[in-house]
This record gives sequence, structure tokens and C-alpha cells, in this order.
Amino acid sequence: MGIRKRLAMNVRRLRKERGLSQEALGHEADVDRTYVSGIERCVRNPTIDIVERIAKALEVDEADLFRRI
Amino acid sequence: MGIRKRLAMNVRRLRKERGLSQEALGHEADVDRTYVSGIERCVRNPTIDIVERIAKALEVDEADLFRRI
DNA sequence: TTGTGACTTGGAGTCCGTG
DNA sequence: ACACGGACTCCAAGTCACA
Repeated sequence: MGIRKRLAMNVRRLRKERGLSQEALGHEADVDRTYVSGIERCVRNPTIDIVERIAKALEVDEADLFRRI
Repeated sequence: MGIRKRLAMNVRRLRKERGLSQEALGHEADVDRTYVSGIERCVRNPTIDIVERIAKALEVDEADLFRRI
């Protein structure tokens, strides 16, 4: 499984666990809602600075976003 | 500590543990040696596709590149 | 062997909308 | 609430010469 897929699954899972919409997460992380959607669908190739902001918004360590479940 | 710094430290540490030069790692990961240098100096903001290639070259999990030591 | 500045080009990231 | 698309800006990708 590629790194995009892993990130996608972890972001979607953690986001839902927190009861957040893509738009709400986008607002917390200060990224566009369509971009969150793109990450979860593996069509985007985000930079690590974006990953950092999403991790902070989800209150997890950056490494957790790349864990294989 | 920011995500760039963490990535930088882990890449440099793991690279040295394997006795690789920046150029050798660059060759394995198919990225320019100056780009590896830029990552280790936190001046680059790489995408996750680049991180994936470097993790593969270092034979570690992607998450390991973001671990805090 | 590594650091660094400069450069071009493609894609990261935003904003508008739709079903 | 989400997938998807178009148009846009600007930075990352990728490379080079030189210290």
C-alpha cells in the first residue's frame, strides 16, 4: 500500500472518530475543504507542512498519520 | 520541534547508520543529492511521495521518519 | 563530501462552483 | 456532508555551478 493510501485511511478514520466533517477539519488545519477531500481520495500529494497542520488539528503525532493499521 | 526538523534528524541519523553519503542515498531514492541536503537542512518542504521514496531507500517505515527521538 | 544560490517547469494548494 | 471539476497563484520538484 502506498503512502497516500495510508495517509488517506488514517486521516479519514481519525477525523470520523472525532466527529468532524471534512470542512471542519479543513478549518481547524487551515487547509481548503476540497483539499482534505483530495487527500482522503489519494488524488493529492501533500507536503509535510500540510501533514503537520492536519496532525495538529487531529491532535495526533505526525507519525500516527502514516501508521499501517 | 517542527515536522521538517524531525524528518531532517531522522533522515540524517538513519543515513549515517547505514554508512551512506547524501549522494548515495539520493541515488537509491532517485532524488538529487542537493535535494537530500536540502531536506536535512530543513530548507525543503517535500511531498509525501518523496518521503516514501526516501523511506524505501533507507528500508524503514514512513512513520519512522517522523518519530521523535 | 556537503552547503548553497539560482533557475525553469510542473504541480501543490486555493477558491469558485456543481450534483 | 461529500465527490468532483475549472481556473488560478505560487511554491515544490528537479537540476546546475561553485564554494
